[in-house]
Amino acid sequence: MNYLDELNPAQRAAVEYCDGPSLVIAGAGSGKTRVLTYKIVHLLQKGMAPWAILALTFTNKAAGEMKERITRLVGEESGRRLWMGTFHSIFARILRIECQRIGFTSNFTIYDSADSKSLVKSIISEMKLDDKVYKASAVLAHISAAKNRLILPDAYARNAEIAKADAASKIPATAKIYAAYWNRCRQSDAMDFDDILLYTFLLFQHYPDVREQYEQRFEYVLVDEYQDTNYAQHAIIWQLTQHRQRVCVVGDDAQSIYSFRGANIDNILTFNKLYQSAKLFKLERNYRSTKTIVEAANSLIKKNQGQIQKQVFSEKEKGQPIRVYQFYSDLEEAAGVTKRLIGLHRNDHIGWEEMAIFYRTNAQSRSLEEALRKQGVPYRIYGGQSFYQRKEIKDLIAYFRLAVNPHDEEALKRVINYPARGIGQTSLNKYLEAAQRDNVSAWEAISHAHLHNVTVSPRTANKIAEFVSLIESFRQSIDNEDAATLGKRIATESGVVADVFRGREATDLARQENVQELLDGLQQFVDNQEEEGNERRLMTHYLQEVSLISTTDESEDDNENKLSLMTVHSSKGLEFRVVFIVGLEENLFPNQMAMSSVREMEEERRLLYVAVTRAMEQCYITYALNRYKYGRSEFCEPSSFLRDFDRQFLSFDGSSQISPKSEPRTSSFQTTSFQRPLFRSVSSIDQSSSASAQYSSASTQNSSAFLQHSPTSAQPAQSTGVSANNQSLHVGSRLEHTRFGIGEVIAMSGDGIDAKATVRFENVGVKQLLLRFAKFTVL
DNA sequence: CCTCTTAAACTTTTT
DNA sequence: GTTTAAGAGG
Repeated sequence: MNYLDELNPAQRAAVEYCDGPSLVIAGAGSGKTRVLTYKIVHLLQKGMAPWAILALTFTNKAAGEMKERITRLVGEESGRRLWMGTFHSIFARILRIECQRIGFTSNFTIYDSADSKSLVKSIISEMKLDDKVYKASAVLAHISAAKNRLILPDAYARNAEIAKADAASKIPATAKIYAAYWNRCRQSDAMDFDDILLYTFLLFQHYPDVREQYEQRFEYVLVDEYQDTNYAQHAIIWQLTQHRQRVCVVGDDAQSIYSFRGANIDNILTFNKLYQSAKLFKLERNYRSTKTIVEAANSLIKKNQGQIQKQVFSEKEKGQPIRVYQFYSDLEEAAGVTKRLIGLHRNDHIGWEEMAIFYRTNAQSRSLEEALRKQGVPYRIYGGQSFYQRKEIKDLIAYFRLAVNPHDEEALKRVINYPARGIGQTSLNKYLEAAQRDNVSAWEAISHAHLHNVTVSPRTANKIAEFVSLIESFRQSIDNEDAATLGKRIATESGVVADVFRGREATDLARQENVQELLDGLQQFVDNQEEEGNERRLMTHYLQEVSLISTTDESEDDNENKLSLMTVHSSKGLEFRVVFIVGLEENLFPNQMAMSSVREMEEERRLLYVAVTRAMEQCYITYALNRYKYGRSEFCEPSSFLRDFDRQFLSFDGSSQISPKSEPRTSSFQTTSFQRPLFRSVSSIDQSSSASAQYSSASTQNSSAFLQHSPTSAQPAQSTGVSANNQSLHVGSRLEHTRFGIGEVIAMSGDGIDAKATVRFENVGVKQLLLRFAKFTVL
């Protein structure tokens, strides 16, 4: 086979070593996926059976793409028999097979984060705890962290250290909530995301025969993105590979960005402690990006401590520096980025699909979307609110879930009174309490109310009975009707369709489309399964697929020729010719939540490293001086991360208006004074122009506060770059600042990137200007 | 028990 | 600016 010739020596060595454990440290863009793909092909070529190979990836999409590449090389037959997917999807599959051992049915529900949160919330309220103190999200975070560390409720309650931590967080009852949550999930025949890993571990732990069976089956185990695995995942891998030790983990410690989800960077850093004969392979040649991008990213990540030593390098051309642009506001940032993108598309003929905008938080997409829509730029958002998280979709899915698993309490609570059928909170609570008392599921309590001493009015009892028989009528078909047939029936007979199709307003129409799309999706699922000769066409199979699908996995058929928008997290593993990273501001990126600890700050820095290394040719970084937060404009400082880059790789030559020539319609604004026209250019249509005016006056009042870091203006087209300003400036120089007017330099301090000038302005008094950002001309 | 209006809280990142 | 919780009135 000639596939080995397509690899460089390091890649080839990693592919060919299959006898023992190995750790592949794969720098950004170093052909990691290629190594994994070829390694699997190599194993198959050497005669290993496809079903003996387990490959765990981070997203379903990554698994799908890799599977496709392998299938192309080895053929359909072997390709489809590989065990390849995310930890969650692979182990959920195993758990459905082995379910009776751990007290679940094969139809168990997978609770998503909203379900988990809602259940915790009800437990908190049932326990009569103050929900101002016991925030569901905080409690859930503690529970989740425990599960990721394989700590069960009993151990949790007995652990003094945890008790101390919970007391410190003012939520000492978390142990009790965890225990209740655990029981309720079991009662509901439901697992949350963490449970899938935890129960897999417990299954293998308590049933050595089961563990041995799978250990025997999986002759070789590969794990992608190992830097983002948590302790539970690490432990499961160990359970499956400890004897044969034929395991290959691939990752990059510099790209570990999921610690908030329990990912433990130590897994990769200490891999060779656990697998003592592990061979280490380093892939250091970056094939993706220009020298400048790679070296700039290196200079950034060097500021972190404790990483595996490696020198990522590129043999490509030097390329352009990373351009840093400052804007007056987030609205202007969006308009400026859009304008630059249009320029790149029109003048440099870069396809929309070759460019992307990354942001730290999902909330930032709004202003970008508005600007892009206004200019008619086609775009697509990765992640964000998933189709499956929309209300009407969740409602319908809840009916589906209930039909498959009536003990699913969260689904029951969601639809028992939707559409309204006269079953209120008070009645529902009576049933739920009875269920608690008798230690049965909510469904048991409502379907056999007489056995559980529930007293409600005959009228309510009647309504409940009707609901129960409705669900039971659905349940009669779950084993014979396919998912699409049953789905359509549920949609109409439940009354959801009648309710959704009542309205005629725009939002109603959108909901109707969504429902239609879901039903079409069901039909598509069934058709697909049929075509592939797959027998799994029932509702339960549909739900199994859907419950672990993530927004980044969604289909790509319709995103041809579209600009991509996504959070930095979801950009992992992707690449684009041109990348814009927006919102590089202190408290946003790095995020405020991370500022308190060095560990988290390092993770934020890795996050920026990931973002920068997605770019093949050009990388832009932007920030704004004012940004809307909670509907209010707030002042922002440029991110301290800008100072972490080696200065030689950045260019601060951008004024706020990027690419003035590319957009003739707004070019008239270039020559006029900056404030009013710019506001008009970004906010003439929406209601924010008054808000803009507001914060512009506020900014003058508070200017000294934020000017220390970033004296600025939105004045475009200053031909002299910052460095030029820097050199020609000395004590006594007179200058004209774009916003403060004329002034005289009375002192200079700092040099290089930190160079500052103290200037006495004629009208606004003495200001410190950080020359890196200041926009002015020397007179 | 339902629905409409108003108040408050809220945003990190996601399998 | 958006979504959810709470309260009033039918």
